[in-house]
Amino acid sequence: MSQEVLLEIAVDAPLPGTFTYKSLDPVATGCRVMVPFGRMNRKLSGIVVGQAEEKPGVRVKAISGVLDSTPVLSESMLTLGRWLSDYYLHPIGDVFKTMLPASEKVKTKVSWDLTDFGRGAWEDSSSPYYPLIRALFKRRTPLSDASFSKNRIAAEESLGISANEMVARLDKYELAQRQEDSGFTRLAPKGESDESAQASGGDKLKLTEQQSRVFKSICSGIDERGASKPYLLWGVTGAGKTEIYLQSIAHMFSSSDDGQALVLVPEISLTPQMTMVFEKRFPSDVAVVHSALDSKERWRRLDRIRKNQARILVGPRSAVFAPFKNLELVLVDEEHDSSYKQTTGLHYNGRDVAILRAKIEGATTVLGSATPSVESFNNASSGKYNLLELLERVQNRPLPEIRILEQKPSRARGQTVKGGLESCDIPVSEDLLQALEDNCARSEQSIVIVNRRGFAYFLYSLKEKSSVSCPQCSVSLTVHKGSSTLKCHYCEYQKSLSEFTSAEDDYLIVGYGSEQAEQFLQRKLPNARIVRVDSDTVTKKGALETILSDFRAGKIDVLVGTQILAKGHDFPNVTLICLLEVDQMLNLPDFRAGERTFQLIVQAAGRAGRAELKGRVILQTQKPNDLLIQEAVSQDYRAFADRELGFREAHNFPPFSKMVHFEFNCPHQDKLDAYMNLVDKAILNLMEKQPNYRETVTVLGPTVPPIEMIRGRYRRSVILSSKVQSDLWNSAKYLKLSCAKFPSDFRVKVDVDPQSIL
DNA sequence: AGCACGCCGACT
DNA sequence: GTCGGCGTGCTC
Repeated sequence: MSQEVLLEIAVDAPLPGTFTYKSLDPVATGCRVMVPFGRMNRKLSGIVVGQAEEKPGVRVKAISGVLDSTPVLSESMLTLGRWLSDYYLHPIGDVFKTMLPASEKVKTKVSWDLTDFGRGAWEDSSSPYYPLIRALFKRRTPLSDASFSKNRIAAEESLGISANEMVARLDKYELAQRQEDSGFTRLAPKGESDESAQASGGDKLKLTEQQSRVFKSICSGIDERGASKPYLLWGVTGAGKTEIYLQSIAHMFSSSDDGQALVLVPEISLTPQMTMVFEKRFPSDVAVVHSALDSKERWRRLDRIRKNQARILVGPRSAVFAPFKNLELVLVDEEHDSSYKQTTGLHYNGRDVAILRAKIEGATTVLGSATPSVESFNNASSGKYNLLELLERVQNRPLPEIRILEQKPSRARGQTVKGGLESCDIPVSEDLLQALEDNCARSEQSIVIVNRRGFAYFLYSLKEKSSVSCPQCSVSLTVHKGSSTLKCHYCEYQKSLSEFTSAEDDYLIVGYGSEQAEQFLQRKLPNARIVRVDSDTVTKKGALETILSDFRAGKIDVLVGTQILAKGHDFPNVTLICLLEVDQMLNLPDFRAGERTFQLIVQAAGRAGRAELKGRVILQTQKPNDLLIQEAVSQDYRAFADRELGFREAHNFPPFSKMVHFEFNCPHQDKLDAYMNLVDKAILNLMEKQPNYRETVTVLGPTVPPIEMIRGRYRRSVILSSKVQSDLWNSAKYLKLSCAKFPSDFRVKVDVDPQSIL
């Protein structure tokens, strides 16, 4: 008689489904366990997701250990994980790994240790194994897996056998053993918080009439304890969305003793300036997580949330998986932002997961944006969300006026490398320069946004009649003057610029980026204090903060930079925004290109005139008559959204269909194409088996993406879309499964609800 | 993903 | 004859 229990366990392996194990003692659902897995019984960690049924015909193994006395994942997080695995077509074990913070992931440390016999051979120079042992083990102590591998590769030549063979011999002659140490440590809970509790409570602002209406709606939702639909708070820039967030949290606190709030923000706008707003209003109630934290500090802050020592968590998309004790309110700021989408591993969208988690936990959701994603706007129009509008700016500040300057395509032959990089001219109109100069003269500040980093887009060889491109990626190399290099923006490859300046052939300098814009503007406006902000100048931690605070303090007249500058910042003294090179964004072959461009223009414009001063925006474009440009100029979101939704509907793009994007890649083009033939066959098979899918599921591809090769891997793309979700998911599962046994040099990435299909 | 099993070419 | 290549198939 045994009181064995059967457990359903999501094992940390990229496999669909769960596995059944037995245990002598019951283990709580949501705890991590170690299990023997595979023929070799290698130790893997897993999550207990529930009780299992008897499984006839399979030899059920016993778990080898329990890692937690209390669950690391709550019942609702397990529900969420199962749903995510299903929805994003992703292995369940990997989903749970993504949901847990790094500190709670089990890292199995592999080490190699000599046996007694091996140690004997180590000391006995007459032993036949002596050279092998000595080459691999410098000392008689255990070796980490990494140094063991290194030593093996180093010894390949002198020993004349392969690294794998060495392992085989160590094993065969029982010289050394592989050891696994599932070194897992649960960090000790810390005592009191040392977060400085600044008493100076930020003052509650008086709401405008419009804000009050919106606020009351959200309050009624909160009072229904999550029974209400999500709210879409569409508020123009400067309409006071943040104050609504703050008072909504306050309202929830006043009606619930232990309710907690999650505030999701795009990583880029997660600045001290921004988090301070929450910390001031709710001293000592706020925890903030961001990517720069080490795992220990992150764990500490999340532990405050777990214990409800902090009632508000502010963080980027991964914060949606935080261990809340009682989540009652979820706020997603700038819900349209594409950084909510994770682009590796589990391709989840933080905004969508937030909505689902809120639903599971019975919390109220508010999505906020000045330029909502067309999906969300459509959901609001169709009644799936409650639409709340804030269309007046606080204190009746007018929206900035946007002026278009037409940029004529230049026919002039550009400059060449031999001419030097100092005197390059970029196509910026005199009016724009004048406006910048005037603004400086008035001691007001300006921002110039160029949608590309680097100095020049590429170098063009007049002799070869081609641009200088990356050997690993099918893109041209970008010129970076500061580092005197040509860089690939898709891999780490770089090349010295001097190779080209001293070469016999001459090269044309084509296109410009933020670096050249900065140089050009500085030359034209010698007295202005100009600073550049892009990922090349703010690599160091805190560098962006320093520049932004100098700017706020008036030590800088003009900031020149990339999209980093378009998001969220609030600079009271900025009255002029210049947008250059928006056309290239508009021209991207992606169905979201229009939406992105509209969002960029309107968001950037929103940086102008945040205080008493009136803001102006200058937009340089080659397409002044383009409808989207016109809508952006009049900041007519509704007109844009209506037209964009019409376009999406006509082409059956999201939100009128669901989309799953497959990327296939392989280092060899011919092999890849051979595999793609099999993919093609798999699709045909599917359509034969399920003839009705021919009607309901659209298959686009296989096609060659605009960038055919990245990091030495050739790429192909297949897009499945459908209005019938179940048919689409079945098709996608089938296609994924068909590729499962292809060789490992052929990889498949599955992206459900892709943010970009390039 | 790992990892073993298994069936074909160049070495002692 | 055997070592070792990587195709194939399974993991409770």
